[in-house]
Amino acid sequence: MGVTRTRKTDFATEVARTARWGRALAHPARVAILTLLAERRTCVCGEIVDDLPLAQSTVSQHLRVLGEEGLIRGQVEGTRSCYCIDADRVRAMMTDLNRLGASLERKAARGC
Amino acid sequence: MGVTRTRKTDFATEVARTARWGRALAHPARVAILTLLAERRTCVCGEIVDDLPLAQSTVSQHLRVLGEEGLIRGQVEGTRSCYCIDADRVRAMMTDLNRLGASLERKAARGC
DNA sequence: TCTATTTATCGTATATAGCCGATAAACGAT
DNA sequence: ATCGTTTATCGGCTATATACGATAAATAGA
Repeated sequence: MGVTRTRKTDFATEVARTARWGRALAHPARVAILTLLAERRTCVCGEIVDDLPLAQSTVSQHLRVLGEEGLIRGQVEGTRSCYCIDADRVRAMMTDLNRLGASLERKAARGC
Repeated sequence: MGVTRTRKTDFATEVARTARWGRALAHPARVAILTLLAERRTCVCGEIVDDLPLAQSTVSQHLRVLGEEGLIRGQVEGTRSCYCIDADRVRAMMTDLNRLGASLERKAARGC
């Protein structure tokens, strides 16, 4: 309990969870997608593709990664897919990231 | 100005910068290192190695990644390297991440 | 029905990340 | 000077991520 098993490493679940948020944000295309969705509130896949310098299939992959972390939700509307941000998950992410940040700032040493 | 050129993609600098913070946090070992440094305020490399289920060389690589983003600083003390968190950079990171988070939460749609 | 449109997925190629052992470099201690 | 300790780096291997074109699946519209 409290640990996740990877191939050969154990890390606390909270640490692993934070790292997953990091991974979700670790590519500029994904950050750009989130930002675009925030600007337009909702977006059809094609609009995202038009906005990014990447192939449609590549954008689709990034959308899938964001969806796997729950940061966005998509729903099909006829022949198109409409995506939006899941505010609850974003809040959960920010809670985790801020918890990390707060503990790092609070305990930071002044020089080594 | 305002853009970063990668091999074949352009992204706004702010987006790229946020993604770099994401990358820094994208591996549990790196989050664990930061957390450990926060707990102990300062840490010799060997102590970090002892705390993680990874080889010394691997830990050293993760330390380098964190150092490249400026989140930690190291200084040699005789034959050892003492690391600590750079609070200013952590604050800068949190500012960027919170800016993203705030804009995502504010503009999130209720359903697509 | 047939066609055009849209998007997800598949296959595949390449690049990056992660991991380790071995080694080098720097230093302290004897 | 020699030896032991500590850490960074190198070389090489494997796994994952990223990218694209092609294709499949679903639907709208003629």
